[in-house]
Amino acid sequence: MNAGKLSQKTSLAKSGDSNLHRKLAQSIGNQILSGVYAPGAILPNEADWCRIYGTSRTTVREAVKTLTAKGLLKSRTKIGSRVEPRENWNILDRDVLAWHMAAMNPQEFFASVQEVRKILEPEIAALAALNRTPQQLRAITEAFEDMRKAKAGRNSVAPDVRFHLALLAAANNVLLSPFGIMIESALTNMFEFTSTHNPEPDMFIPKHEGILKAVTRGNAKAARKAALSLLTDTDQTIAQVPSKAKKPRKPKA
Amino acid sequence: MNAGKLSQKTSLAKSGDSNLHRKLAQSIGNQILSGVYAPGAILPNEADWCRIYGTSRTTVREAVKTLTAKGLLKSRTKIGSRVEPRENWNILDRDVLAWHMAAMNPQEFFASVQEVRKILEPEIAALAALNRTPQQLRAITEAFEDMRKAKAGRNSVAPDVRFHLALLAAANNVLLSPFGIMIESALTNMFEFTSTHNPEPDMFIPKHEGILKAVTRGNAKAARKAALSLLTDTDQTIAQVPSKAKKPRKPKA
DNA sequence: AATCCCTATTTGTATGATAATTTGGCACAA
DNA sequence: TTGTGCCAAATTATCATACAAATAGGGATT
Repeated sequence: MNAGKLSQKTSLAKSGDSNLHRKLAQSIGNQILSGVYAPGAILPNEADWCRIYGTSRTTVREAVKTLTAKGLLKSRTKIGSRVEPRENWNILDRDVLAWHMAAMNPQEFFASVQEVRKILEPEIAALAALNRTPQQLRAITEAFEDMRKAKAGRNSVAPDVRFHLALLAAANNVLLSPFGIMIESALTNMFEFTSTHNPEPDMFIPKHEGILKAVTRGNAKAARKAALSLLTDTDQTIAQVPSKAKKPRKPKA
Repeated sequence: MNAGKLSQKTSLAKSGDSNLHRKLAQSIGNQILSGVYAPGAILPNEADWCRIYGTSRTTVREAVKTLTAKGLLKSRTKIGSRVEPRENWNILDRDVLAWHMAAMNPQEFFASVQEVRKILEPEIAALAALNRTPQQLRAITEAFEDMRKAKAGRNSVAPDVRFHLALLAAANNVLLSPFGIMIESALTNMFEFTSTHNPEPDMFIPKHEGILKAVTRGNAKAARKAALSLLTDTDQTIAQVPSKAKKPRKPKA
């Protein structure tokens, strides 16, 4: 059960989007992903949460509904809310992925991500080469141009993300779209993670160009190969970061 | 209760799990996925939904929070709730996928699914061959045995699903787990769709056995090949179903 | 030992009130 | 005319309270 006295109000992190129920969901979600409440465990009931956070039941319930919708919980009358088994979690949900990342060793996380990226992105590039519309090709091209203009550094992350997302969109298969969030998260956080130790940032531009050209020509095979090549480079960059193996904990705000 | 005769009240389908806010979410979710409310559109406000469905605002808000958590909506004060762009939808969420399927032509849906399955499942099988634990291998084996016992027919669907899910679990990469829902949905609905026109149902057993053996031996390459082979067969089965191209509408219960 | 029923607990739904947010228009000034 | 700032209205966000529904678990009865 819940350790300690319930009289103590837990203070909620001030996240950017300031909805109370959202903050609650974030707080509870983080606790679930970090293992405070394991799958199968029964959470404190609604009244408890009210006391813990000092909010109304309405707000608590909306937070719980949010987590339920993401597959983390299931509520039953007289029982309470129970944490669902991991395989039911919508891990590719933006929030869930963020909570997951916060609870994990970055090394492990990037390893999982790269494993999936190497499976999917070459095929996505191949599909894009075959299925892209002219408009989608334009989006890819523009993202690439912006990337080139920005050169290396923090500013190149956004167009880089746009490039990969545009590619994904051009594959024209809705079932792949959830991976956009994973890619976005990967690229953004990877930059933070590797930026201090990125040996040859400009090397990525030609690799991206290779994908763009193959997709432009409609050459699926070449696109696949180029995408894989880029990912292999990314692997090496990650590998060169000294393994701190520490969870990035937010310093006290 | 006041199950009124308000002529304007939309009657809610009686889904298995009978929560009012859940039914509401289902109803609104279906409308979004079927295009009644397109991305960018602003939904009726909470008061409107109350009138439309004859429920309290509490219930409406919980339904909206559910849909928001699945990426379908975003609410803003003074504006209302707006439908998010498709790429933000958690399409691999169980509910969203079901609504999506209900709104689509089955042929198209299965085409998308098979495209993704052919990308992922061979790699999943390969990863499973490398990463499986003994326990996971046992789960796969047991599912296969149950499948063989059940022979063809409706009873073989459940173990078939279990086989593929066990394989997925054995790949030991959390980021792949959302596809379990897709696979489950695909296999289940595929049976409904092809059962009347499935020429050689027993042919699938040896194919599954091929995957099992490869995974047992830890032979990634063979596992990949066997998984792809199974999927190619599935493709053919689908192709042989005469294209009715009709949406399966539930007859009024 | 088995069955039935009752009650206590917890989530589910309803109602009504107030707070917070912010768009869009209006008044006013430059 | 144009810009600027401010107000009001619409809508979601939050709170408080009450009652309904479901059901696990215990207790009474057989």
